[in-house]
Amino acid sequence: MIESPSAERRHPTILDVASHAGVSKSTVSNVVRGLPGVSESTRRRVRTAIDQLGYRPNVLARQLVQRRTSILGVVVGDLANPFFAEMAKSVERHAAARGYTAMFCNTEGESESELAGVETLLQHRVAGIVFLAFSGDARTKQAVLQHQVPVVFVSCGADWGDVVSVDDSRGGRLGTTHLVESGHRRVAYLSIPELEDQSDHARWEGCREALNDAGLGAPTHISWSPPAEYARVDGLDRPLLEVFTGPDRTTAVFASNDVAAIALQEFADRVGYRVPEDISIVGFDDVPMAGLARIGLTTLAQPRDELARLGIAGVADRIERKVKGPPRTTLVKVNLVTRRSTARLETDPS
Amino acid sequence: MIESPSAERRHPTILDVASHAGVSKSTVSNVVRGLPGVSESTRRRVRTAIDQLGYRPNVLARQLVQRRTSILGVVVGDLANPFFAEMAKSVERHAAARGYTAMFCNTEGESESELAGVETLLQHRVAGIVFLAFSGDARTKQAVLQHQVPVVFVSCGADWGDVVSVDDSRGGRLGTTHLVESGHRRVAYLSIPELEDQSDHARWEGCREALNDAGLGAPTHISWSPPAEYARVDGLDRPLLEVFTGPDRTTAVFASNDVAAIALQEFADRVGYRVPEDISIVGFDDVPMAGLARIGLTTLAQPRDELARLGIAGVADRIERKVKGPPRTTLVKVNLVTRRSTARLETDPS
DNA sequence: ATGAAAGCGCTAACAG
DNA sequence: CTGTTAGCGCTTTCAT
Repeated sequence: MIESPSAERRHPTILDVASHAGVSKSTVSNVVRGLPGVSESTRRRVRTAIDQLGYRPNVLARQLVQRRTSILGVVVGDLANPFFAEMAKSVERHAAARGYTAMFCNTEGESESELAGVETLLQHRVAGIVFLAFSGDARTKQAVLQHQVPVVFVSCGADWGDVVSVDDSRGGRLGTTHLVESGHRRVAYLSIPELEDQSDHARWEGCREALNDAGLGAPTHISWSPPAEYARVDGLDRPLLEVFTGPDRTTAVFASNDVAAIALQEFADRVGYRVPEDISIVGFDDVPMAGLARIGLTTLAQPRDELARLGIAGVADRIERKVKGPPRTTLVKVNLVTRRSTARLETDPS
Repeated sequence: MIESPSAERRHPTILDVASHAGVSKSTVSNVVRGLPGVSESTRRRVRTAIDQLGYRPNVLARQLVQRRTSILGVVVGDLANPFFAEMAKSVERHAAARGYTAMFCNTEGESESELAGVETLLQHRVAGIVFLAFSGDARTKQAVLQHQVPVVFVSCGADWGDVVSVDDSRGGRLGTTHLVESGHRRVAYLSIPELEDQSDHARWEGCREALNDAGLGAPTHISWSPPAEYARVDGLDRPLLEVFTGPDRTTAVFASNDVAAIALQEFADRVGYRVPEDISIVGFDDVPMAGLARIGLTTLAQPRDELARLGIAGVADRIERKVKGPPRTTLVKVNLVTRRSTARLETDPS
C-alpha cells in the first residue's frame, strides 16, 4: 500500500534543518541551545531554516540522551478542593518560572490511584515529585525511594523527603485556643475521611493539646463525608446532629480544612442551626471562598504562594544538585483569621 | 575524579533485566508489553528479574521510537476558578482511564502564557491538546495547526478543532428570558476581562437576542475585574455602583460565569445592596459553591463530567485514528437552575 | 520461542 | 568555528 507522500508528513528533525541550512546537525543543535561559538551568519541561516520548516526540538529525544527530564510530577489530593486548586496553580507557575513543566495526578485521596499516578510519573522519569497530599502509603514511598527522585511534601508531610508546610499542630492550637478563649468548653474536631493524612493528624494533636492545656477534655473526633446525615463520632456511627444536641452538646467545631468547615456550616444552615450562635466553626486554609461576606469563616490562613514557591525551590535545588543531604523541613507561619463563624459562647440558662 | 560506584546508581535498563534473566532484550520487551509467544518459564524469569532490579520501563525511550506519546496537553484558563478546577479534575480522570497522562498549563487568560504553554506541550510531542479555554490568539492556532496535533475545545470554542460544549448562546437566552419573565427590563451582561473568549461572546449574544425578542434594549455591557470599584461599562470607565443607581438603573445582571456572579453578589453585600431585592443575578456554570444555601445563585448548569468525557473521547479517537475528517461540534445540554439570587422585580413606586 | 540489528531524534565529546 | 561519532533506552522487523 502506497501512501501519498504528503499524507503523513512527519515533524522536521534536526537533520532536516541541518541539510536545509547546509550545515551539520551539531551546528543546528548549538544554535538551538544558544551556545556561543557559532558565527553570526550560520546562526542566521539555521534560524531561517528552523522557521521555514517549523522545526521544534523534540524534548523527548533530548531528555533521553541527557538522562533527565524537566518534568515535575505533582500529586494532588483533590483538585476540586479550592485549596488544592490554588496550590496547583501556584505550583505550576513557579515550576514554569524555573523551567519545569508540571504533570499532575489527582488521587481523590485513594492510595491506589496515588500509587498508580506515582508509578506513571516515575515511568516518565520526572525530575522530581511534589506531593500536595500524601496518603502515607508504604508502596508509594518504596517506589519513590527506590527510584531516587527528589521529593518535596508541600502542606503535607512524611519523613522521607523535604517538607514545606505550616506548623500544623501550632495551627491546631491557635484555632482551638481561640475557641476556648471565647468560652467554649466542648469542642469537636472534624475531618473528612479522604483527607486524613499527617497534616490532619498534627492539627488534631494541636487541638487536643490546647484543650488539655486549658484543663478540658479531649475533643470529640468526627469523621464525616458531606452531605451525609451520619458521621463517625469517636469511632461510632451516629447521626451528626446528635453531636450538637443534649446537655453535653458540642458548641464549637475545629474543622481540619475549610471545605469541611463550610460543608458543616451548610449542614447547620439546612437543619436550622445558627452559626455562630449555636455552633462556632473554625476552618483551616483560608480558601478565597472563606472570606466572602456570606461565608465569613474563621480559619487558619496558610501562605499558599509562599508554600508553593519554597516547595518548588526546594525540589529544584535538589534536582540541580545545589542541595544534598538528609531531608529538610521548612516551616512557614500560619495565621488565625477571625470572622463571623466564631463567637463568644452565651452562657446557658442552666 | 573517580566516583564511587554506588554514588550515582542509574536506573536499571532493559539490558540489565535481560542479562539478569539470561535472555535478550527483545524478550524482555515482549514480556513487558505482554505480547504472546513467550514461554511461561522465561516469562517468569523475566518477571523476577524485573522485580529484583526494580525495573521501570522508560516511557521516554519507548515513545521516542514509537514516535508518539501518551501525554495529553491541557490548557486551562484559571485553575483557581472552581469551574476549571472541576473540569481539570474530570479531564484528568477520563484521560487516565483511556491511558493518557495529563500535562497542564495554566494561562491566566494571557495569550502570551497560552502560547508559551502550547509551545512547551508541542515540544513534548503531546498526543493531543485539550483546550479548556482559548484566547483566540492566532499564533497559538498556527503553532498547533502546523504541528498537526489533534485538538479539542471543551467548553470553549474555535473553528479549527473539534468542539464539545453547551450551546452558549442558548444558555444566554435561557438565563435572560428567566430575568425578563421575572419582570426585569434593564439587564446588564457582566464579564471578567481575563475570560472573554468565544463562549463569553456567544453568551452575550444569547442575552442580547433574548432582550431583543422581548422588545427590550440591548444589555449594558460591563467588564469588571473584581473587586475594583470601577468597571468598563459600555466602553466607558465608570464606578460600578452607578450602573445600579438612578432612574434607569439596571435591576438584573447576567454574569458570564459563576465566579463573576458571586463576586458581584459580594460587591452588593458589601455596599448594602440586597440580592435579589435590589439586583437579581444569574451566573453560568453551576459551580458547587453556587448551590450553598448562603450563596443560592441562579445559574446555567453545564454537565461538567459529560463535557470532559466527550472531549477526551473525541481527541482520543482522533489520536487513535478512529475518527478522521473535518472538525466536529458536539453540543450538550445546558440547564437553568433557579435559586435565591433572582426574583420578580417589585414594581417601582414611580 | 528467542535473538540480532537497525534505528527514533537528539546531545556530547572529540576531531579537524 | 564546524563536522564526526557514539550512544541514551527502547521497539521493531527479520532471522534463527
